[in-house]
Amino acid sequence: MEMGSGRLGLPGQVETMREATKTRGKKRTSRASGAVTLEDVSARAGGSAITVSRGLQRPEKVAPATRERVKKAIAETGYVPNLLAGGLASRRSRLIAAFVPSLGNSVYSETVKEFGERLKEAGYQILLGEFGFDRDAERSLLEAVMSRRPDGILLTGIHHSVDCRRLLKATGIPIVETWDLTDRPLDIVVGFSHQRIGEAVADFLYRKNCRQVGLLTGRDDRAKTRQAAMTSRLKKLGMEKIEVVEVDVPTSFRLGREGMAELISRGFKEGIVACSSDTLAQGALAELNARSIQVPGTIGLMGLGDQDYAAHMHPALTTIRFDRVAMGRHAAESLLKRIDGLPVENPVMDIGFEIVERDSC
Amino acid sequence: MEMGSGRLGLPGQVETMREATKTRGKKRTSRASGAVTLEDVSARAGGSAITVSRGLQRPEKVAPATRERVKKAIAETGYVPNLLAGGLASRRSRLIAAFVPSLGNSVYSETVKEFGERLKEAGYQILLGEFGFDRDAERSLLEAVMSRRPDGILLTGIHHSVDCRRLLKATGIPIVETWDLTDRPLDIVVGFSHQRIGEAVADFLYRKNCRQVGLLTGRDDRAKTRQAAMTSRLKKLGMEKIEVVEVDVPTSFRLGREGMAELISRGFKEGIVACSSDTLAQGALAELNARSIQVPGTIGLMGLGDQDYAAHMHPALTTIRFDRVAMGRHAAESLLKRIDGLPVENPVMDIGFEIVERDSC
DNA sequence: TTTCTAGATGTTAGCGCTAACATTTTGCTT
DNA sequence: AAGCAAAATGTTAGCGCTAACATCTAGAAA
Repeated sequence: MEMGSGRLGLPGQVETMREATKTRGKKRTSRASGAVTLEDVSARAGGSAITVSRGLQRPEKVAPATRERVKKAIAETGYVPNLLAGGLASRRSRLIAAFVPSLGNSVYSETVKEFGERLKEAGYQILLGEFGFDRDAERSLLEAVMSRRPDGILLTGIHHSVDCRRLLKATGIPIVETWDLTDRPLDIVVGFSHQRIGEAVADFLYRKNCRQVGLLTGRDDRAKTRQAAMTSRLKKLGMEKIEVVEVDVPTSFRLGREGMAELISRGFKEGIVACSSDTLAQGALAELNARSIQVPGTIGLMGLGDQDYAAHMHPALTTIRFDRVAMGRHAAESLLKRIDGLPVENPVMDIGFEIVERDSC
Repeated sequence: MEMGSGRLGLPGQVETMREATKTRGKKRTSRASGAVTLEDVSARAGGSAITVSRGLQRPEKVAPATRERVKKAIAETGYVPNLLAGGLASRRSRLIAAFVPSLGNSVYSETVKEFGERLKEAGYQILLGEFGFDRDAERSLLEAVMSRRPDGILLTGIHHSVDCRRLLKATGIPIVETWDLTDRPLDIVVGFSHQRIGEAVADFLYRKNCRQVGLLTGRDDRAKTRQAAMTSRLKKLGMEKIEVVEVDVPTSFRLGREGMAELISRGFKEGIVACSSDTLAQGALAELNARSIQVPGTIGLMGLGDQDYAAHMHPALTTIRFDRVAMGRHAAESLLKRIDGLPVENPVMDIGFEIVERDSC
């Protein structure tokens, strides 16, 4: 019998079920949404609502035969659980909020994607928010998200407004911070050290013995940390000729191209330009190509992120790799442990990084 | 008095309020979450819960003085509404589900971003799902999303499994389909004609009088529509030398480079290669650069999407532009009208497209 | 003054689900 | 056959909010 299969139950289309329900349970009031409820399913399966609920949430608590009847009744009625009600009753929304600086920047989405997939397996859904580059919007976004009562939160970065820190700490919701490292995380942090990246880049450039160092960098907290570490290290090594061009975030191809032009207009002729993202490096390369400047012959290029295209560029891009997928995986695993009340062995996790030397410098 | 400011109210930190509550309303049971509720706020503001609710949802229904008291009490208690409860009671979740083929593909995120911003202004939040390229995952994702009882749905594309179509239609939830066009939308459609793009590209290539046509295309529905329209039109125009390379979706730089190599290995020497995305064209360009093949001199290139970098590539990419932001805006506006029960004057909206001729062919 | 009305506020009863406890059934032992 | 623990199922009472209706208040009109 194919009735209302796959529907949330529009009024008038589940009439026989409705009749059945009237004889048991309380009757429908004007406030009901008209959708198929647990009550409807249990009427059909011949049991009580809680049994159906258990059949769905903890099948092991229900006899196999009952489980089958419930499954059948659900399929026949086209029941789709109402997680607003379920979340309210159980105080578990099965929702995890994830904040990224910019959607559509694939560098962040890889981490979130992995994170989301892990959590999906555990029965959670991701509520995505754009967050991090605009301090002003954070508070209102955070409140909007908190009103959904997420069971956990993923943040990109460790720098948050005082306001947000307080709200976050007060809630007691498990939190993972990512993409950076700190001794004093809000809760858990999975990331890598931008300080050490800056130093490593300085050492790398020093070893390369390049004439001049260019830095094409975004104006965000993490880039600034790297910039400071790199310039200070370079100075310590005796390399003083550093030309810095800052661009807005999120970084883009266009900004990379314009930034490279700016660098050249400031007299940058020979050396290596370190870019704060692979996208920026891609744009910079276009500018160099347009000017017929040899890469890496005259000017070398370095990116950050080792995005999927970096290895395939011409010349292949030297860049810094960190395992964004592993970061997402660890973030998910730690958060799940915290949610389940299990101990998190390592609340500060460094996933490290490596310089991937290719052909661009 | 600064009490629990900005917190959802951890037990023991809102003690005075808790006491106040006990004397009115019902007392806390073991099931309560411990968070500040409307009850707590109303106790402090000196009114009933419904008044606070109204102060928040329909401020115009409340006297200005009361409004102020409510506002103050909310700030003092750090109340954050519970939309699980609110949504359950009002049967409005204030959640809009948006499905995109791939997160992190900026071509889709621009539309969704604009869509989300419009809806945020109207008090909605976006629940994002990855959807569209993997038919098998659609049903379960859709069910997971439906269980949050979204007030509206945005879909990318018009091709959905029979299963999903049925589920979607049955719910009666307002739906916008985007990125394509059809006479028979599920509800509302805002997009452009891939058929006509294919034809326009064919005409363009014919006018260019190129020796040979290459097609580097993703294996998705929309790309296939364009491909069919283009090849059929080209044949009608008497151009039979068409070399087609299909790649997986989502398209990428790497696939573009590999696809170009494949095209060349199949004997493609001179002509124009139309790519089914700007990303693919970028990768193709890298391959041509690596082989020192002149662009557009020997081989010309054409993209699709006019992404932000297209105009800044070297050579600047000839591509097809459609207003992705406008698409998002229209989608949001139409959906809001439908949600509010207002008439949608144009349920099938064509945002058009144009070929942007630059330097790459 | 009374009467009426609109506006402001309050009361009641759920929304659909699940925690917590209560009861019944089952399968086993003695 | 009785007794008992474990498994299965059921009952009750909310979760925190808002729709719908009820009541109250202030100010205008008669």
